[in-house]
Amino acid sequence: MDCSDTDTNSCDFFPHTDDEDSRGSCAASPPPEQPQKKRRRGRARSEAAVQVVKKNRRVKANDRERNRMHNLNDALDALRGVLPAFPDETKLTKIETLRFAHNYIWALSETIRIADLQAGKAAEPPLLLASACLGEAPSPGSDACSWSSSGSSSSSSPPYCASSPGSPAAPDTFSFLQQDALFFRGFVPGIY
DNA sequence: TAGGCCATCTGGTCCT
DNA sequence: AGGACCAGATGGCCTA
Repeated sequence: MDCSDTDTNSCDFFPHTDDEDSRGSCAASPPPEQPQKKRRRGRARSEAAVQVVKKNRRVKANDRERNRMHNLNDALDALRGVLPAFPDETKLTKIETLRFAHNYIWALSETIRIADLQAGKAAEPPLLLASACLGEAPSPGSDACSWSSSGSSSSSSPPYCASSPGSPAAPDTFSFLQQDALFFRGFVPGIY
């Protein structure tokens, strides 16, 4: 719409070269009708040139903005790659990715915190992420853990212990992390 | 078909 | 002046 009438070449497809300069130089050629009397650098030409410069700037800015958003999406993809994967699920949306990451980080930090607490005491069964999450809300002021219908199920054995690939180091924890991913994605309460 | 998600464009603002 | 960042607008695609 916006690019249909005036802007003909700044729409969807970009050859993606740095030829904005060439485009600019090309467009910077003097406007067609110029009384070739004397050297009257009148307003007409300068205004046309200004228009060309403005258009070039816009095209460049659009290109930068596109790149910026691509970088942002790349970072988001990298984040998706770090989060527990869902083999059969579709790609997380942007907002899901951010919320999931938020909850996931919280859960991991809780795991560490509780592990540290337990380190000083007798060794307990391996700490599971769900128990950490069931312990308290994922973030201050957030009711993200309200999904735990039975919030006090401290036994915290995973509802189903799939034979996940798991890591050789800590299979229990790892598989549970993956299952927790389902939880965390499921409730997605919103960060703020 | 409505609604959600996304990519892109665009103008404004802030910073270097 | 120019680039980065941001938010609003718009249109396309997909799914329930």
